[in-house]
Amino acid sequence: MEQEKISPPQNTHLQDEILRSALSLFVQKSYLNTSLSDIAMAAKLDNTQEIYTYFDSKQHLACVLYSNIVDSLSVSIDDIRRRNKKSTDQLHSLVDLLFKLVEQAPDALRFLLTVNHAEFLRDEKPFLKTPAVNKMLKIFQLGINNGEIRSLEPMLIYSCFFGIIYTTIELILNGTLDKKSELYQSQAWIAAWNTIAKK
Amino acid sequence: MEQEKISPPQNTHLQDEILRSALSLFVQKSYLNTSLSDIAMAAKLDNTQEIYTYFDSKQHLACVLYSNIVDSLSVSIDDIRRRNKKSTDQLHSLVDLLFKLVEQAPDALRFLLTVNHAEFLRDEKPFLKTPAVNKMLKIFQLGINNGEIRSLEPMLIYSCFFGIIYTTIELILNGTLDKKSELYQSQAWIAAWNTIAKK
DNA sequence: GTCTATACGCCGATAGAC
DNA sequence: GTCTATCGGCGTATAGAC
Repeated sequence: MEQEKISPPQNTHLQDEILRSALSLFVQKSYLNTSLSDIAMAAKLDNTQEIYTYFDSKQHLACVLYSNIVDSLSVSIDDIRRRNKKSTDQLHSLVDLLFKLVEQAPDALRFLLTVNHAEFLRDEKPFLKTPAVNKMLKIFQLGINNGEIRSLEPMLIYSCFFGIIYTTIELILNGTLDKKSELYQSQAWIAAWNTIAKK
Repeated sequence: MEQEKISPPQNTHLQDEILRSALSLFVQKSYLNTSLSDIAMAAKLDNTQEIYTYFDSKQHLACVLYSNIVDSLSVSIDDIRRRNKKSTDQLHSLVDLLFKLVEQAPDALRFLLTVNHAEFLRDEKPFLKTPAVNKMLKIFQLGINNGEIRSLEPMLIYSCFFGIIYTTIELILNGTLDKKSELYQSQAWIAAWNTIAKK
């Protein structure tokens, strides 16, 4: 890990290209059905060996993918919490972000929502134990303390609120909800917020 | 398929044992990390070959598992719709059934909720296209027609209602919600129903 | 350093011996 | 019918050519 910081800058563009290609294939065909050859081909590499320049193994590649997505979400949540004081506003911004990702990073969302931890992320924290979710729970706690949100177990608040949001997003991503996503966003937000709002 | 009906009764007990063992391993270690040897060992068979007596392949085994679970759910929903007239009562019974399965068939629920279709169920209908879900949507349609449920796109009703129910059940199954499941059932039901109830 | 060739182990699936 | 032997494919890792 120290190594990464002092080593000369590798071709990060190529590394990103590998990550992008792998992500696309993983959500399309699953981790199991994606070989390193598939990834090499999609990233326009001549051989699979080049992947080992950046990653120890296929599993390691998938872990990096997962970490990157979760970390970037976590950073965005930091930003949201900094810019909004009220719990309601923070949640509204978060829902806004997630629905933006439906357009801008659908594969990342698909990966996050359908990943099977037991399969290749055994050493990674499950999503619910990551800083990202931890911060979401803090938003709920803030709302409970301020009297904006009903006083229930934060994890139950989470399952009600994000149960609606995630499921709606999944249905949009797989084409089951096929109208404009803004339409579903506003309805999902209202439903999710009403579920946890005080009074 | 005709074949199955006229062929002499095979050792269905053994077949069930294989299915049970496979289900347990699939949800524990994932489909990828479960070998036929693992399944044979868990089912107390002497060799992997015996599995081929009942299933064409590992993938076929997983498909049968999936179909059985979805079909049995579908039959239960038929029963629920027959025994209850009002949409509210049907949904309440359905939630009751799902929470009973948390205790009685946790692995089946885990499998259903975390299965990655692209991985080994490519030829199977996605859950949302199965008769089981189709009947759930009919329950919503009935409620809308009767004025019990808000007049929204049934699929959006579905994502709000079952988004809460499924997510809560998932959190119970993985131990994140660790109190008595009846407690969560009543709260999830109230939240889910309020989300879709008219007025 | 970059790429080709190849050996190894694991697993799913098949074939054939008894 | 039961079980052992084995094949082929794939992911991993290594060795070596340029």
